[in-house]
Amino acid sequence: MAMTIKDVAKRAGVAVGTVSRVINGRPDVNPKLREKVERVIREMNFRPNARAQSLGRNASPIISFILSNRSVLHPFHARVLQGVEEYCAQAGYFVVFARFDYSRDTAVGALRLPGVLQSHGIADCVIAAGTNYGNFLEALDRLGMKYVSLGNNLITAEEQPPVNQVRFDDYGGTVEATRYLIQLGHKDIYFVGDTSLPWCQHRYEAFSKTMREAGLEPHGFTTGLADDHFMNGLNSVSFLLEHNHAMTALFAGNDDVAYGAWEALNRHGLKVPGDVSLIGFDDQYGPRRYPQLTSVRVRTDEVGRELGKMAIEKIRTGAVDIPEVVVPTKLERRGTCRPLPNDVARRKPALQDEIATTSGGT
Amino acid sequence: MAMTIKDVAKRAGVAVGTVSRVINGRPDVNPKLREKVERVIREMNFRPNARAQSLGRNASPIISFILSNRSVLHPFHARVLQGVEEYCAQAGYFVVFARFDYSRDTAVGALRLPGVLQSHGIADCVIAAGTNYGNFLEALDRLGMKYVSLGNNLITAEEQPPVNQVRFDDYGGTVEATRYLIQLGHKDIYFVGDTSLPWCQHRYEAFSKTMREAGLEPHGFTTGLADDHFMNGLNSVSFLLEHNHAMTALFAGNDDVAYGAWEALNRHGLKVPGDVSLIGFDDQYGPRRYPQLTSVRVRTDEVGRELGKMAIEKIRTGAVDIPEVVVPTKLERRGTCRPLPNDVARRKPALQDEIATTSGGT
DNA sequence: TTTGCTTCATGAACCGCTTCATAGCGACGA
DNA sequence: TCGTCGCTATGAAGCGGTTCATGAAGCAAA
Repeated sequence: MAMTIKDVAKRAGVAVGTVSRVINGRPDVNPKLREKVERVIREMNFRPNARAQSLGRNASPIISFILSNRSVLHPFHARVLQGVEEYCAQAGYFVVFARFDYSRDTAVGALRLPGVLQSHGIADCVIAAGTNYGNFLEALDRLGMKYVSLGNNLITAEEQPPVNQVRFDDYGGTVEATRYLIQLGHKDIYFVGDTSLPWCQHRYEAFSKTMREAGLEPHGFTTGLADDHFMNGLNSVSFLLEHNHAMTALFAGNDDVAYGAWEALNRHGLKVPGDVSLIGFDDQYGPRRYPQLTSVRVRTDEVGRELGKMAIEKIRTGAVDIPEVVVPTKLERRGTCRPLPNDVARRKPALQDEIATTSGGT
Repeated sequence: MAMTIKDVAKRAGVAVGTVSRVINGRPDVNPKLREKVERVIREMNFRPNARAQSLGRNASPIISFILSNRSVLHPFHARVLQGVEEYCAQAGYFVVFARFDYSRDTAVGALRLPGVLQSHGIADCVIAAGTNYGNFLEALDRLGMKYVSLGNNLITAEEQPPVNQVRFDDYGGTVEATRYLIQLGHKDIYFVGDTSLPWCQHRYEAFSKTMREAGLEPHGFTTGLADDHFMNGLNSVSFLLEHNHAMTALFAGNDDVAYGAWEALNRHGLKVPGDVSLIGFDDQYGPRRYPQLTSVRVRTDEVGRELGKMAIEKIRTGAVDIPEVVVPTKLERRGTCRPLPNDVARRKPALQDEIATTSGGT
């Protein structure tokens, strides 16, 4: 019932093969004939059937974006997805979105993969975002499925071969932010966030290293609840304050942890940046959320575009030795840090007093 | 090179048709034979080629989620998308995500549709989310493409046929929130938000109607900049305060407008809810963002699931007369509203004084 | 004129699965 | 015993493209 390439061929008085070659822009078609066929295609408003093309070419125009181990599509990954889609659309590829929850401990054979991967031939490459582990990637290998991964939350064993990946510069961003605090004169800087999470741990490591290089003692602290960063920040900082930890600056694992920390400071009567300087990570909310937060900006959309680009390269060339892409980060200063006055030492007891009078529950 | 249904047939000693019928769970296969074929499939770890299935069946397992006229995938639509994916995955469908920007004034034939729609046969149904206009839907009609739409931001002319849609109960939620404020004793209630946006206008209309029914005068106000709701709220409320408008409650078009309004109130030294009660819409941030906001909760994921369900129904049955689905909303009370004390009248001059002393720039 | 070479259109084979007309087979009733 | 019928397996004909071996046509050189 629908129009096919045969109808076009008949109408144009040529063979189907010729129409096909015209559609695909092959060089070996006489220019005059090409023009004629193109006119007929336009006249008939013919659009080739993508399913048939896909089968004939034995290639799919689809790339699968898999968000692993994330119960919700947070703004961070939403923007990555958007970047992926932007690049892919421009290159003639389409992006199917799927979530996938799994445990790192599940045997490779026992993983119940998402439908896009169970059926064979839907997508030609997977972009693994969210948090991923070696077992999933090995499952993809076994399926013969190509993949690239968002590197920041990728945990693989040492002995596994390197994974083609795009990541943003966690390390550099953390170093920049930490140095900034040190430069402002801060010495008692606490890192807050659930360091059992790989990305958070990376950040803490970079923080520690930078602190040590400056001859300072790094502190890291977290109180449970990895899945709710705001509460993690709130509880962690409350706990610290209630135990008379003196701090002049906080570096939070991400922006939600930072806002939670801020709330804890508020509740204890401490001002940002008057009493405590505060830095977040991701710059998830940008300059539009009030109160604004000094944070390490990640070009999330750029990460997405690079992932799309790498996936397509992988599909087209089958390359296995694609070098890792690292998207730079940048500290955005938005007024939650201030230089430390010289009378810090005097503040400590005052701080303790305040804590004593305002301590709340755990 | 890859394994095909023929290999399975040979190995199991049956015809390809039989294998196909086993795979598709057709009834007319002898149970013993079925089991045998199934065993062979398992042994060979055979997975049918989805591209070939799709061509053979002349049907695609793909649904296209199109986010129209939204430069970013905001949390609201991210959750809708997630709901769509959840339902579709469970029903054996996949979701391709694409953005699409267009003007409502572009002629139907001149719309440059996204790639997923330009090539024919990728997806069997479109879910139109974001803000959509009649011209796009007509373009879809002309392509013979099935579609369902998120109804809340859908603007079509009266004469166009009804569109199969899912929407959340804007109207009911607004009425509930407005009545709540009225019941608390508020009379000077302002609606803030860019009412040139259709959804915002709907909310304002429902607000107005409810106010009038209670014998109260509805006020609505906005100051430019539809694309940044926070700033819209901030500027609008600043402007109102600087012009000595007395208000005891604010109803914001959405949560970002509400937080912007809150910031304006802060800057003018007014407390929420002490001086002004505040209600948002969407409950986009839920209970986790501080300060918490009383807001009308929209079950975004449910909206997504219903969209997925309707799309699949449309694909399977080809139905055209699917009744509209309305997802209920609910007012979440989070402490930004308080009953109005009886001395309101006395507050007005005080309010004006405060404004006089704290007025900032435009 | 013949030969050799390039250019370019042809159409059949094929991609891997679904579907359907056909037929084999056994049981049952007449 | 034969005819009928229901159950079930067969395999060829699609689905709508891509691709490639083939050969026709045109042209330059011998």
